[in-house]
Amino acid sequence: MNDDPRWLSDQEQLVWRSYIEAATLLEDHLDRQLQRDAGMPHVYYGLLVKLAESPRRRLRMTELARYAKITRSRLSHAVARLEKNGWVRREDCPSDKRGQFAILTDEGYAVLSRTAPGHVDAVRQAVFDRLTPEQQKSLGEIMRIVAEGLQPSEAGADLPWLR
Amino acid sequence: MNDDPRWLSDQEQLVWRSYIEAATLLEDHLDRQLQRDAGMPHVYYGLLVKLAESPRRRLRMTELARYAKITRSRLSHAVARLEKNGWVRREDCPSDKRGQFAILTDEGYAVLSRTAPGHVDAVRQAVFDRLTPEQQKSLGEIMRIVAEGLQPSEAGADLPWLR
DNA sequence: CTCAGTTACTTGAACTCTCAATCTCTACGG
DNA sequence: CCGTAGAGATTGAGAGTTCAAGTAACTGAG
Repeated sequence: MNDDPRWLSDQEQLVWRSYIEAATLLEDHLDRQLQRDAGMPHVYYGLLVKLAESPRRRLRMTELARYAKITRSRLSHAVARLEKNGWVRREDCPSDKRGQFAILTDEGYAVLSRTAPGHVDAVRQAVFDRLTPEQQKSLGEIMRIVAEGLQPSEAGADLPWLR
Repeated sequence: MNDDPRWLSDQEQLVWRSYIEAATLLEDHLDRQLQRDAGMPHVYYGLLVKLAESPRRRLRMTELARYAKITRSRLSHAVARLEKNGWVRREDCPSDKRGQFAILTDEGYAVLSRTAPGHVDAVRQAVFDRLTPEQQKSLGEIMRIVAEGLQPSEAGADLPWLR
């Protein structure tokens, strides 16, 4: 609808460049760290964490996908892999025969406790140890805003017809 | 060396969670946007941009990899694909027979000019339009710090034996 | 000059992710 | 009840990424 593209200002370009670079390097760094120390990529680790935090260490597939911000398809493949490792198992949902629970096994929990300290350290060294408390706070606010704007379907998506 | 893991505080956990969520959603969003409108993932688009900005629209493979913060291997595969699309071509480096230039073709440049406005819009809508000028500035500073900390080998990496 | 070490880049296989089906089951208006 | 729209989850194929290994060419100490 808008003919004339609003380019990024020089300022904005620098910000965007820094973001892309940091995000790329960081994800890469954590992927390697976890692949080396825990035998799985960062996303998979995140799945185990979500399960560990959940009541009875279990979550419906769709819910887990929503929390982790990934597609159900991706989750299916991921859980299949984690199941092969013995870190997660599936169980049918009694109340909905279509449903499946992903459940963190004891072995999965063990991997997590064994590798969590190292991972936290990596995150600290890469991010928190380098930022002032104000910057940390600011980062949280900023990323929360961005995340909210990209949420697939807002809960109270009011008046969508107004944009 | 440190026995006692320094966990993230509740504050820090929230920040980290927001970061992961936003970064995941954002990369996903831009990947889809570019796959749909330009027929390539976000990283590949970034490669074309780097080339477009370079003198004579060309860059040595290693340099391109360094700018884009990806491995040479990944770049090799990526350029192979972009070559198939006719958006990039390779040329031998005369002064170093091991070397290769990746060169943006006219067709590649055309794709870029055709799709850049839409991409900029997507970035604006997802990020810049939602942040105050102070937040934008802050984001830039924060990400620059993080990126610098993860750079494979610092130029003046002084006294690495002291950590 | 020479050859051991390094740099530039590529390759193939294993793994992960995406996208478009597909399948089963639930919900519900008629 | 029946029929069907939609939800929950999986699958397979194709695309992308990683890791380890490989080739070829440069570099420099001796």
